[in-house]
Amino acid sequence: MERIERIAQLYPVIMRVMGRIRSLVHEGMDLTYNQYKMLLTIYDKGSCPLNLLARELEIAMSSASEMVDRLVNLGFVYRAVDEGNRRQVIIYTTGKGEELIREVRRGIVENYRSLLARLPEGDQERLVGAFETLAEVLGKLN
Amino acid sequence: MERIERIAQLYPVIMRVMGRIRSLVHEGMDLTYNQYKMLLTIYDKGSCPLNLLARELEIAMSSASEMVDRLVNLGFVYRAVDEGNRRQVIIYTTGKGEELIREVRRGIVENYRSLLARLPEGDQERLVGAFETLAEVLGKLN
DNA sequence: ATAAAATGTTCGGATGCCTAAATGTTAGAG
DNA sequence: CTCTAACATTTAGGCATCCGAACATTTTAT
Repeated sequence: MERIERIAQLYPVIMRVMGRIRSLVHEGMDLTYNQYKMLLTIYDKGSCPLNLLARELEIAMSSASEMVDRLVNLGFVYRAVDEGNRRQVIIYTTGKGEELIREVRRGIVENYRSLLARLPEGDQERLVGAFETLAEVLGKLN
Repeated sequence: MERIERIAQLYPVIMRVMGRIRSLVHEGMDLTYNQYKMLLTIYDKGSCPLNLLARELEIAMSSASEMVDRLVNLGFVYRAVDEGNRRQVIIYTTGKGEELIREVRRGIVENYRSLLARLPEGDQERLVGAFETLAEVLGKLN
């Protein structure tokens, strides 16, 4: 099997198992995976203008705006006009949102822990190594 | 950084680059990624009962049925009742569907080729290795 | 013969994603 | 200083995907 074909063959396999991991790890959380990513992005910066949010999450502005709508309705973030540039909207987490994100993050790490406990030590190491390699190599493709 | 936390940290990074690869590689194809997976599953077997399709793609029967609707409308597959078990519906590819899947598959491999050409030989090897490791290790988690 | 299980479809509701059009704001060219 | 172009966002319309619940049909088991 030629290398490229092997990659084309393995790609969907990886995606499937990675997807399964995601659903296991995020099971029972009060946020979808995408909502989690967005809330975490805002939380890590304290606040984030919408356009930057869209850029970091690699989605259209309109999509970002919709997702913010949902997070606002859930009471986890709020919008405020940037008084220094009134075109811009800045998203802030609410106290409720901050509590949630900490709780969810703890839960996710716990879920990873119990999931990976099923693997022998050596496999866990190989997994980290493979993740590091992928992050490095695929990162070069931008 | 503890190992589990490192994995929790790397996971979304990997997913992001993998997602970008998917959109690059499937760019301009006449099928969405999910439609491609479904059509390929049917094509590889020649035909496939709907319930098996849902199981292999890990989606609800109702979702599978909808996706089949769309592929039927596109003229790539058709349904037929299994005369041996009249509850069961079997999905078959049409000639048009078979032509398409071969063409798309060739296109995808070509796109992988030109994408990965940007990586030095050594990185391509490391990529394959990381993929193999992930497929093996994560496969153990079922 | 009847109840239970298996198989599919349809419906209502969400999320997520996009493009295009409409709105308001700011910066820059004259 | 004014007018236009660029910027930032929102809204509307549309599509793919997903799910659970309700319903219908067929098969299997009691």
